[in-house]
Amino acid sequence: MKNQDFINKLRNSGLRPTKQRIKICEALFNTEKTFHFTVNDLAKMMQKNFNEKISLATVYNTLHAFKKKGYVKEISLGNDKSYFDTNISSHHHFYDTKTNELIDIDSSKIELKNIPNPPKGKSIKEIDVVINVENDSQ
Amino acid sequence: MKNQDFINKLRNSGLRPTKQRIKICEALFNTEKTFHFTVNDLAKMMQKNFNEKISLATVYNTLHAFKKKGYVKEISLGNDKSYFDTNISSHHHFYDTKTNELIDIDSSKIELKNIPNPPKGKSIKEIDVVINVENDSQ
DNA sequence: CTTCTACTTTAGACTGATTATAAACTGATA
DNA sequence: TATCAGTTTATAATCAGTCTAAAGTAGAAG
Repeated sequence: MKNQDFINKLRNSGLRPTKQRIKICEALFNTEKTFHFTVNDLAKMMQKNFNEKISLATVYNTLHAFKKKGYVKEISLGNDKSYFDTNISSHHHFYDTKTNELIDIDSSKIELKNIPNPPKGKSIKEIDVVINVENDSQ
Repeated sequence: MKNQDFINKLRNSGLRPTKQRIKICEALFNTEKTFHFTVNDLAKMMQKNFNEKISLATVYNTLHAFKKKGYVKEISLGNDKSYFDTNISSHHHFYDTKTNELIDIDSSKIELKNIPNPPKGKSIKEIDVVINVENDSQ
């Protein structure tokens, strides 16, 4: 994908294609594989690999905007900070509770049967399966 | 359960039965139903319902000790604060992302099939299923 | 090409949950 | 009853995330 594609993508979704947003698009979507990251990871990556100092507030703003547009997903873990994922397909995770390592599991790999009805008046938005793992004790 | 039972329970697991820990046991385990709470919830509950002002730091210490002993569970949600659960049986949750309401789902209700093998060298510790729900739009 | 305006970015202040600290306290044991 | 390691406590410190108000910028209009 080229810069112009990102510019169009941003414009089409009502986000002004600013220098910062375009650079973040490059960092997130010009990769072969999808990946997980924290806000801090991304801010540091922008500075180191893209030579672009972007304010933390802007990184937060941009990620939340991208999340709302469905360009990234946010992952909930038993951790103080939140993780983002450029893999936006429906999928689950292995999570190493000791190292905080995250590994995708394709949603087709796990079959969920007998999902109970949601409480009255509520409807299901998404189902997250987190398989907590740990290194075998040596 | 009486106080003496809690004292024994604590002593048997290597925790000194202090006044604060015994009171917290009463609050958590002398109930008909299991329930969910935050650290703040518990601190306030201790003061109001048990007339016992317990320092926040102690509430944190005690809950972490109880968690390590398996007397409570901690629940991971996409939320800044963490939730505890006196239901220590293996189970899952409905989670209302708007109201932060949590509802238990017995683990027998959901069938998980084809759980993939964990990454090499790691083993599965626990599987958490969170069904995110939202109020139907009116 | 300039002007204008609404949308963005930014540094830094702020918040709220959690953890660390260091002094005072207390249960268990001799 | 004296001792001491384990606990509690108030408070300071930390850290992710949000807010704010000022400065910057994209895009439309002239």
